[in-house]
Amino acid sequence: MTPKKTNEEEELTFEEEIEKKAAEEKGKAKAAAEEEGRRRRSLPTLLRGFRDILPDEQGKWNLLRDTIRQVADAYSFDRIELPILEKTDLFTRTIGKQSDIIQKEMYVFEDQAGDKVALRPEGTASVARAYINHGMLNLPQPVKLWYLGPMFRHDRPQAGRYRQFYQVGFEMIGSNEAIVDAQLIVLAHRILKDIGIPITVQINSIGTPECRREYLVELTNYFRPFRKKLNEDDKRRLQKNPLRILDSKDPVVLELLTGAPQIVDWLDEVSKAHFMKVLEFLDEAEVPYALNPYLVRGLDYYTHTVFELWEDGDGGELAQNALGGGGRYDGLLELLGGRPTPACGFAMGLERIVRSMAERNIDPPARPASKVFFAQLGDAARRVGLRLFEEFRKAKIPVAEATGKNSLKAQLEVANKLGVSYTLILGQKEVLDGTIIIRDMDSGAQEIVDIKKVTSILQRKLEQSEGVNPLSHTPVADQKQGTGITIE
RNA sequence: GUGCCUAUAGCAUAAUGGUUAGUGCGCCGGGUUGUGGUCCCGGUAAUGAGAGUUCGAUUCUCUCUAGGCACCCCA
Repeated sequence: MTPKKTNEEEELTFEEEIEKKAAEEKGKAKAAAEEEGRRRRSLPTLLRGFRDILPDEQGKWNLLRDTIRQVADAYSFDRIELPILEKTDLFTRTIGKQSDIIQKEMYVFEDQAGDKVALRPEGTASVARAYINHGMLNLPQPVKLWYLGPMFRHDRPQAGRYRQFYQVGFEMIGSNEAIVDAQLIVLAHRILKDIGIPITVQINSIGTPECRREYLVELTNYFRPFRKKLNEDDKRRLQKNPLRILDSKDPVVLELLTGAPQIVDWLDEVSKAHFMKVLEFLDEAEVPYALNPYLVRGLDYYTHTVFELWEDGDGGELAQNALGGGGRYDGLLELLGGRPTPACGFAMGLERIVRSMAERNIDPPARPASKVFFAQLGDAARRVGLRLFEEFRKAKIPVAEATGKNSLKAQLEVANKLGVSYTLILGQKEVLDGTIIIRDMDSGAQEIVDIKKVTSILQRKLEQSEGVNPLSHTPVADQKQGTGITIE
């Protein structure tokens, strides 16, 4: 019985060998696919709306930050560094409970002590808080501050919109003069102009809370008869925040708006005079602006002047074309419990500016690459190399190397890619002789020199080839770009 | 948060309801045991995830995820 069965089995196995093998292969393939799926699922991923700013982009960021700092210095603004985490309360009190920022975009949580905290969605509230906390009302007014750092809003990501994004902001606290509003706008325009982005300032005045209240009644009354024609969004706006209906994109509303009351007609005399002065200053400073009666801002604390910085379009308009915005916020300090203190400020989104720089091919001048590469063979050479590097650093000769590569061939390949003029070669033999090889990378000619004299010889060679002192003070680590001057 | 579009190696791309998913760039190595560029050879690495339809799915369907666009809103 057993033999027979064995025969059958053998027979079967034989007949179905190929099929069986195929099935096995398939099983293996499936298992491998599942394994791959597991591996992929376990890979770390970025949080939605968060991003890495890679070395390739750093040149633009550095150029932008350097420009910002230069303009800030020129207008004698002082830098302030503010915490990323604040009490939730700070923002809910200032930005406005109705705003989307508070309603759905703010990252809020309780910390270990049970304090309700929030990742800052903007910077102005923190600046105002700092002004109060540190008694800055005792400083000469207006206090001029600027900040730069990441902000957080849980919005749906889009091009030029991220959940963590960088803002630079300028605030002038303690003066209600129109020149303050104007100077901030001039400054914003200056930064973007220096970068190379043409803009037009969209500007409007929303007056004091009092005249705004009257205007809102009027505006609501105007739209009431047309209520049925409005879409859901606009109905909601009319109820919750009527001012917002002014920047509706619905054609029906746009049509209706032409006949709607405009806020400028409801401004009191003081507000009107203030606004006129701001515009006169802008004329004087030759900042291109456009009166925009429909411009309103999302944050509750604004009064009087409001403005946005719109990139001049070349037809290919993008939704996120506002590079920044701001305005006067005379009530904010008092709202936080400070003395009544007039103030004005604006913020710009760095990602949007960098994006525009990319579209316009705006880049920092390429950093002169290292002119010298140092190839080391073996540990003895590496030991000597450590000392030599110190010498080069003191002589301000930027020297590149390929840490971690062993063969001379591989090191020369890197030297070639970096485009250096000279490669220093230090091997066992040279270490013993107290010499080093200098290879001219263009001609391929090599000379053996006393290692003690290599620094001075190199210096002479580099000066000859450049005429001027070509040596930047930049570190060798990043060969690609960057200005070396870096803030933030 | 709502609607629409998209998803192939690190990047750029090709192709397909059916054997091993092709190419270029990059990266690594060899041709050259201590000598770069050009060239030649080799290697590396991908159908975003899950489920369904099917004998068979990277391709068709659904869900999820991510990105883009428009809206909401905003920088």
